[in-house]
Amino acid sequence: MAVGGRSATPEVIWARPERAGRGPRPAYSRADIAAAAVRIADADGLDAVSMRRVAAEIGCGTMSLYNYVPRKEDLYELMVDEVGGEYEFPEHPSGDWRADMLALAHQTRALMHRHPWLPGLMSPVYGFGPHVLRYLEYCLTCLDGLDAAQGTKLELVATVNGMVTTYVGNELATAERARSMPWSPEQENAARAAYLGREIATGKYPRVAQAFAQDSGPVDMDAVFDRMLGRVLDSFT
Amino acid sequence: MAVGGRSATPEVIWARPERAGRGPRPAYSRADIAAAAVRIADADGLDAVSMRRVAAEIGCGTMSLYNYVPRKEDLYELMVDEVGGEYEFPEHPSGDWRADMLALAHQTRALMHRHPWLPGLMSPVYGFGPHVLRYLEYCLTCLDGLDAAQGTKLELVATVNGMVTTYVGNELATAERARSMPWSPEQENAARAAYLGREIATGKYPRVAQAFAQDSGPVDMDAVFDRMLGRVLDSFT
DNA sequence: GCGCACTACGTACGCTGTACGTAACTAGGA
DNA sequence: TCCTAGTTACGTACAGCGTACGTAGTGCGC
Repeated sequence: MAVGGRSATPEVIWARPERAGRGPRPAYSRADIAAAAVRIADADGLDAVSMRRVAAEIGCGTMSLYNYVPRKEDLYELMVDEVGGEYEFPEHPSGDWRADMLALAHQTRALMHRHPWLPGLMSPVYGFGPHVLRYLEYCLTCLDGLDAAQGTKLELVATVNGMVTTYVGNELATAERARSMPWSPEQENAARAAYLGREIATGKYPRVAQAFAQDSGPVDMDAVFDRMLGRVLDSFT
Repeated sequence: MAVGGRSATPEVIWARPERAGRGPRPAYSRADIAAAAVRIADADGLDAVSMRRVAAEIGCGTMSLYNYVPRKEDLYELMVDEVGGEYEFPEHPSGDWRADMLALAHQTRALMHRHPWLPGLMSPVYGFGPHVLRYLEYCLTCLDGLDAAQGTKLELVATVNGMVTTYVGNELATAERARSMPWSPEQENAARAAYLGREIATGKYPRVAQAFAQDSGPVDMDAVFDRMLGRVLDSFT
């Protein structure tokens, strides 16, 4: 009858027991595998995370990995949850939910700067691993002080996380994009700016021209981040 | 020496002339190629969009496509801009920027429902093709009535688009995810809900439990969309 | 202690993006 | 007008991917 119990019904990886009843003791833990994948992605980008490469990193045959991770997508879920373990929560929320959520968003941004592939996995993956659940529980604890329906609180968390993901994703896009390209992010940006300048000079887009003309000088990304986030949070007050 | 002028310096696809001075007249237009890729993605998902498949769709050899599209990523830029041409702008903005931006967001959402792969391309692609520039120009025209700095207007557009992308991306995630899976989105959702229920029952996440318990009954996605969007827009008033 | 579910892993298939070489073609400069 | 350089077209080939499948070997539950 062949192979292990790879089911044809949808499975959530977190629902699988790490250790099955029968058979030899698994040689690696889920955390080992996740950590290996994260290490590879941090070092060489998300594209470098292949089943073969991860298997080699933890030191087993390629197909053995499928005993732990039935599909590649599940590996992504493991990775997201793994770095979710890097959040540091204070013993108790401060009581000021706005400040607490802002601090959490700063942690998220820092996390994404440490793991630049993370924004790219936030959309396709929407798993609820243990770390993610822990994070969500803490968020809701912070929001105990907010007088709103449960649904609204979830909306708040989702909105803030969406905004942070989008923002940091854009922040990192050029750099991540250029990772496997033969040119630097600066060259890339220069080429795009040159094209945009030429296009704007045609006069077909006067307002775009005006908007980008005024936009000279370096932007303080931290300030912009706080301002946008502040607006979003205020909208829930 | 060989091959055509594939440069090692970064190039923006839009900066390439469709017709080069020398050589035979190109057999296909950029729009032909973009339309073919969009057709494939609509029919069989984004993963089905391969250089081979697109080439076959327009009826040329695989490698001929590289004369038009130097990298696969550029194909994605073409696709995004192509569907950007589906926006329908009124002759003049109404004068109520809030209403206009809301209407635009509704168009974006409809666009993404028509082309479910679009949210997945919004983060990696940040090109400024002709249709996108046209869209941006119209956005800024709507915001003529808003008393704010140019930078703030760009922030508004970016924030709204980010929110819409995130929201619709989540809306479509399950369906798109299940496209190449052997089970239905309903089965997938059921499996995830079952796992989540089991996890919540452990009592380790009381607030998550409470939030999801209260969340019974079907959600009106349109209403949630409008409410979240309204909040974001209000935050710029 | 038997049997079966599990782990481990090699091989193989069909697919991907794309480097490169070659042949046909055409517009610009002489 | 002809020449030639740059372009289009396209087949071949390579390295890599996810993963189906078959085959051993291992150790828990009955």
